[in-house]
Amino acid sequence: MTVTIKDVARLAGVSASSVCRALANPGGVRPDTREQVQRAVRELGYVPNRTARALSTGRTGNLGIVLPDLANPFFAGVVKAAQTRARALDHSVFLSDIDEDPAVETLLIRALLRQVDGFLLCSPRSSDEELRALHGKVPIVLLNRRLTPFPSVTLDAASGMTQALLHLHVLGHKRVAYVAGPRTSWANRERLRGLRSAAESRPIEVIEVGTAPPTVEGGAAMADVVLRTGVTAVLAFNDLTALGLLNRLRDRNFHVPEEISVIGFDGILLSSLVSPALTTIGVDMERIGQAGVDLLLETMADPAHPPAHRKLPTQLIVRSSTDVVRPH
Amino acid sequence: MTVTIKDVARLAGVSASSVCRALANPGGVRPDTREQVQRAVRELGYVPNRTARALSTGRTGNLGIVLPDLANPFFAGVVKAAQTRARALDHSVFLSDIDEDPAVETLLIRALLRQVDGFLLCSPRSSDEELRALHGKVPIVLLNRRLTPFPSVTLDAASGMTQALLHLHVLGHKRVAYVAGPRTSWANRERLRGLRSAAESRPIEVIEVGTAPPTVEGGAAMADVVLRTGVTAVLAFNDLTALGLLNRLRDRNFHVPEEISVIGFDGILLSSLVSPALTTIGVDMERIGQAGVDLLLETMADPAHPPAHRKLPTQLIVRSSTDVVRPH
DNA sequence: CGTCAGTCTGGAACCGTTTCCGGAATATTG
DNA sequence: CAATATTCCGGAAACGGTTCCAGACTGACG
Repeated sequence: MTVTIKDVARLAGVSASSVCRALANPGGVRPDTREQVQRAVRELGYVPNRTARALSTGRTGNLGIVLPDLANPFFAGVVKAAQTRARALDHSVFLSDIDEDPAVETLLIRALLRQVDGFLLCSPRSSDEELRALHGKVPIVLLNRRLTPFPSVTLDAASGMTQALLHLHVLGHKRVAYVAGPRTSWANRERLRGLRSAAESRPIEVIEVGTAPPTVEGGAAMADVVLRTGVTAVLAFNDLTALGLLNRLRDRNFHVPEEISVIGFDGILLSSLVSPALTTIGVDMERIGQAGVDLLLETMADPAHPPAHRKLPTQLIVRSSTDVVRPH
Repeated sequence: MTVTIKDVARLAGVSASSVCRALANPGGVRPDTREQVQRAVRELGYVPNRTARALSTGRTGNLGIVLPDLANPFFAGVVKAAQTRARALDHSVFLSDIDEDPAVETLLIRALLRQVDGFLLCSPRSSDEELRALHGKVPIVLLNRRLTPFPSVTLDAASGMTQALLHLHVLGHKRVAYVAGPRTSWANRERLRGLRSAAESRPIEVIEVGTAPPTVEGGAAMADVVLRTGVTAVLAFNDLTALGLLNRLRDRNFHVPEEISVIGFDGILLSSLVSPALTTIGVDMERIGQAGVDLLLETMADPAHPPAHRKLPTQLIVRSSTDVVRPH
């Protein structure tokens, strides 16, 4: 039924170990046996069984990617890039969508533990302790979260927020709201922190508004709260939230950007398609996914190596959802 | 380092085979040994090595999902649902994004062949022959493609197209364009067929317009071609394409829906957020992913069983991108 | 109490590959 | 040509489970 290394060995007239060597390091066998083996491999269409190899070597050639919500185009983009990169480096990818539920996160990880060589955790929602408990068991790279002793890929939220606030400042805004993301999100805290510190040196007041699931619905639900604060501009945790705001504001007959400016975060494709097109703090999802995989593979190659960190730039993309403050 | 079945066996004072039995079918061992084993398992935190199990049983507990483009929210939605369903049924998921490249599709499949118990192929781009060559090697369920002898989950495109055309008919449209998707897409052919057959019984002419990558850019690129045809309405292969059209038409100062009506396909969230909100033929992505996994698991359980087919309904969602024809 | 059926258990083989080890064959050197 | 160094190969063990098989034990029954 399925062709194994022994079939190849028999056909090539050599032993299984020679077949193995011929394939693993072709220099380790005589040219003629290598030729024999290769011919047999071709003839039988032999493909090594990676499961068996994994058992024997302890390396699976698989990566695990865990993320909060694949329906968020940001994560979809990151995963796509990561998967592509992983394949280029001859690795396959296990995908786990935890649906924003911190509880299943560590469970999922433990379930996949022995089936992967390492994990890429995208915006993990677990507590510091839970994550740390995993350290040493398996190589892990954190995306969108910084936590000793893990390597990580993060975004320069402070820079993005500074750019955004400068933009708003120039437009004359004095009071801005921040619609927060999940409490368990490190990126959320980081963005708020960046925003606050950017506001310190300017005559701008930042008002934090509740916490919303980082989705369109979540953003929509916060629109009324934002309006009640009387701010002239609002920054959202991410684009999805901003889009929800945009929509609900329109329903309320509030005009963006004339009456209120809106700024998102991520720069998903979608944000350029709505109208008014969303001003947002853009990031390079492709680079994030790619950097994550690269870092992970480095960590796997040398787990003892001190954890590396990559902080990727953010870039304010000014579109049509922000404008000067007008008296009314 | 890592705790194996032998460690459990030693601690429990039984043999490895008993541990195995105690875990696999608890009824097969005496209550007190079962208790011993369970205690040892808990104490050591033993988790069976699925790789080893796979080698021994031939079943991996993994599913492979292959799709053309994760950046398309339709596929992201389907994968999310499929992954969730798979986990509920105690299976993990390998993800492969082929980036719309038919060539890598079968390669990827073959690479994962022995690491999964079955494949869910979403809108596969390979030829009938290539796919058929895989039959018998591994259980496969096709999504968005019907091809003997595979089980499949498809959409009732004909119904959706009929609903759409009826809608346009009522609005007075006589000439409509169809912006095609990839040539290799079965769904594309099916949608066009459905559209044509729906048009037959009505005084409506359907003009097929080139083929575009099923993306926003692809749709945008086709806008001018559509305009040159002088149609009053255009149906796009999918929402992304429709969104691209919408955008480019706006750039050209063409008003939707006053001057031209636009209809999409899929009903991705995004389509409701743009303005004008897109009229589209909606599908239940969650159900698609779930049905796909269910079908696949049934097929895996009994490969000899005649292939099952699920044709899921489509539902026209009328929003603001369609309106009556106006003379000008 | 002996026999038998039935239950439970441990040992061993096996899944497909890798890797270590020792020996055979070949090449190198004096 | 003998002695030694080197290359190449096959056998066997190992990875961590599962499953078959045969034997030990239990209880029931005559």
